Amino acid sequence: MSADAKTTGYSRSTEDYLKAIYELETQGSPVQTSAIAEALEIAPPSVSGMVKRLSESDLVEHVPYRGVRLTDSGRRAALRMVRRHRIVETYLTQKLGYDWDSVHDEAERLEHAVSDELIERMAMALGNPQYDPHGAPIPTKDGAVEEQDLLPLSDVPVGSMAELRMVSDRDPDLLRYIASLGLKVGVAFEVIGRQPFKGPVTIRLPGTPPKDQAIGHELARALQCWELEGEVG
Amino acid sequence: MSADAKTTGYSRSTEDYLKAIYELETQGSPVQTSAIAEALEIAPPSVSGMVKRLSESDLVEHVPYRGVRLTDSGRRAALRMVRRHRIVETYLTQKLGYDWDSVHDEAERLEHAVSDELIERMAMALGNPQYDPHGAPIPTKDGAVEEQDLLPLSDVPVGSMAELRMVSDRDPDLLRYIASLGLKVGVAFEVIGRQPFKGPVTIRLPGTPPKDQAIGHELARALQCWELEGEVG
DNA sequence: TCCCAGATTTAGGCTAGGTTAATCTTGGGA
DNA sequence: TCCCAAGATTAACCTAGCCTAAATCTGGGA
Repeated sequence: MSADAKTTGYSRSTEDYLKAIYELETQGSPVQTSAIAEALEIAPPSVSGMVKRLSESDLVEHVPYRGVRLTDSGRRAALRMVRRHRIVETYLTQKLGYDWDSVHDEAERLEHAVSDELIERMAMALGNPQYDPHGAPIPTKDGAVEEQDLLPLSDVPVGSMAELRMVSDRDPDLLRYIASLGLKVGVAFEVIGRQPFKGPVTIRLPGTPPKDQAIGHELARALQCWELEGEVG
Repeated sequence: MSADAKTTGYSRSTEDYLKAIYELETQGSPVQTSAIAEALEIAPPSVSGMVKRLSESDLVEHVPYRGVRLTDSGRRAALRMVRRHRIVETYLTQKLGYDWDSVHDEAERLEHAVSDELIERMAMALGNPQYDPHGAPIPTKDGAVEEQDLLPLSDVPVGSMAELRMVSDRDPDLLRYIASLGLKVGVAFEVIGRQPFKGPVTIRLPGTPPKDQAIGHELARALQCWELEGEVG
């Protein structure tokens, strides 16, 4: 016997690996050992060891020296964690007054401790939301996630209107900064310029008067947007 | 480095031991190894091992072959866990529609995962309650617990009025059964009889018409009551 | 007082999950 | 084609917590 109180049947560590691999797969599959190591802040050999255990449990497929891919059951388990994380974040912001920049760490711990029942009760109390406070889609109970067709602000063509749809929840400072600009999920703006050589993007935020704001390239890459129909003169 | 995400600085297992020892101390101190082993469903030698670690961390004082006592810092940590547990139970019943018989296990996991901040937000949202759903007093943030002067129903004199004040949260079946009798914390009743040789206690519950109910000795010992002033003819 | 039953501790082992140091693989550039 | 740097794996080791079996302490009754 071992480890943690189980709410999914997997150890806390296993849950962390699966979620990390799931998230890394959206940026390319198979997922490399080093990518997992970096995401979880763990030494690469530790990842090799865990990957072996995960693949013995049929949660991932491992091709030595190449990387891992989630199996169906691995993906199911990962999506369960993602759902938990996003519902907890939404609950904390909507019902307990947390700011969007401070929910991540709390959710990171709670996602391992809550039961399915509690998650469904939270979801119910929230009216079964589709997106978390950072705009990320919440997987359904049976593991369906909406595919979003988003463009980083850094790639939105100059002259078009766009709406901020999603930001990573990982960096509180970044989130606080974005909020301080008046940017949050759902806000529309016009892209009025972009400097070459990874220069800043300039956007025009609505208001009276409208406010122009320069946004560094790094940050612009983190802001996932919808390009809106109908350009602006 | 090791183990669990920390919200108190102690491992999950350490938190469990401290809380168990705290609760056992209310029934007599020092607390024996075997009592801890039974409470945590762990083999006695494992407890010996952990007790050594706890006393090296100055959380308990251990007298070999005699038992352990919490130190001040051990008691502080234990009370923090008790506060967490009871606030979580209260929150789940009041805000998420849980029944009093189903909150224990959920709280048992969550108490290790919530931050102090979340607990204080929950307490705030509840209006800083003094008692949990089973009538147990909630320690304050700085570790003060109300001393309650209660009598098990099995010891309440025949002929007096009493009010149910507290029931252990551990046995869901017991809690469901009590509720099915119309008994919950705060309900007053008259003790109208008690059979010798660990026989049942009979109580008269208010209502129209009043309902008499026989309660087995074991159960009666688990129901902590206030004896009310003013006897009944 | 002595002895034994029951409680406790020690000894020895196991697993999960982490570490560092050393050894392989792999693929891209000369 | 060859070689080497980067990335992955293996080897060896550590700790927390658990286990069972064996040894040891303690206290109550004859």
